[in-house]
Amino acid sequence: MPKTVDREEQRRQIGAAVLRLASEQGLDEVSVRTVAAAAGRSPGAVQKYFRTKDEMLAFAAELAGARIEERMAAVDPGLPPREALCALVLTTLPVDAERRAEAAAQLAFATRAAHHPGLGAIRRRVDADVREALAGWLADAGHGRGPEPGADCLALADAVIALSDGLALRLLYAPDDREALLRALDRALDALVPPAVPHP
Amino acid sequence: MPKTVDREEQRRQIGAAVLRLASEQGLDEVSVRTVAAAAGRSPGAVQKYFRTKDEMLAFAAELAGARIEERMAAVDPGLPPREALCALVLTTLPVDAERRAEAAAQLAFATRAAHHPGLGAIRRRVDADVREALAGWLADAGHGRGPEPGADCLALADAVIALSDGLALRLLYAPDDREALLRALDRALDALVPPAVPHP
DNA sequence: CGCTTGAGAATACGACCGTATCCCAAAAAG
DNA sequence: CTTTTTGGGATACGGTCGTATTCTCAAGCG
Repeated sequence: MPKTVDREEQRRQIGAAVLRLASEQGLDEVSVRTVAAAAGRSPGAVQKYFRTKDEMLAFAAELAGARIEERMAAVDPGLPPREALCALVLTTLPVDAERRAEAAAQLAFATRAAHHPGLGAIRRRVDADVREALAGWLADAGHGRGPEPGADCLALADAVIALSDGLALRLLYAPDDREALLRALDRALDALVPPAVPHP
Repeated sequence: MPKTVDREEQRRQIGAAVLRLASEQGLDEVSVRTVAAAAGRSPGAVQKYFRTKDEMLAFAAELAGARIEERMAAVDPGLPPREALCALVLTTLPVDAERRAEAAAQLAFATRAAHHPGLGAIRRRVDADVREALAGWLADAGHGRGPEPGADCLALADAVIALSDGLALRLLYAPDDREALLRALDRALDALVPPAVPHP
């Protein structure tokens, strides 16, 4: 038997290079050749791990989704709901260089997903997970109004996700509006998740 | 003198073809050749009106921005604030085929703007106009809390814009979530712009 | 009418794309 | 050591890209 390597680890390294490139220069600059260069490999080596470019992009999209879920799970569950929610959104917002890269990659894949069924399916699955986790978490914290608190928490979760995505989008092309947009986030969270829990 | 045509009208027609193509197939499928075909022209004819592809995209981005402002100005000013705001957001959301095209083009340009200074500048200018109009409108309607109602209205406007953009993004790759996302919009607007005005 | 000038089409060129194929080095099994 | 199998590099091919250049044709003015 010849030498063998950890194929999954190699795929992850190449996928990371895809995300790095997509975040720094946009998804348009992602080609098999540029990815290979970014990963310190030859174009042929990349082809050994991904038979087609689409397969490579799908893998990278899954990787990006996994990173989001990781970050969501990493927020301190001991924080008060309002602060925890704010921290949660902040971990996904491009407020510094590191998060900017992550958010830019997410946006690039989301945009392409609008015209690419495969990427769309991956995105929808990740979104469903995040949405459910967020809604359950809001329900536990006692938010959710009206006759159906469960349904209201789902609507609330969708609103928070949309708010976060919209803020991320604008931060990416208008980083100078950072302070104003963070104020807007605070203001919106105050309105959506009032500090005083209705039924303590 | 030889025959002459309305150059600006020609540019607008080609720009419209760019937006149509970007909305239906994504900005990646926009090339000088495909745009020419979509506009019923030869590639050479397109070159007469836009010396470079970047110039063409910038023009299309301006056109898309102008369409947004047109739609904003077209909402009935006689509606109650809450309903008017909802109608305003709904005109930008991809809830049907026509609006889907517009929203997809907007998203495509916004995404590219994250890595393209020229498109970013156009986007920021359009955003500033929309933001200011929305904030002034909220202030007139009596919303805006705290010691500085003007600043609060700006934050509110930013939040509504972000919410709208985030909903549009998700609607584009998850059209089946339409009902849930419209409920989330209603819920968020209820919280952000309470029906009962604090200081009548 | 003939000339000039702009509209528009056709073509050319170099670069990069995704993918398929072939070749070589190295390491485990015999 | 030889054989065999796999990782990885190199190369080739058809296609599309953006752009520059050149051509044809018709319309208006002297």
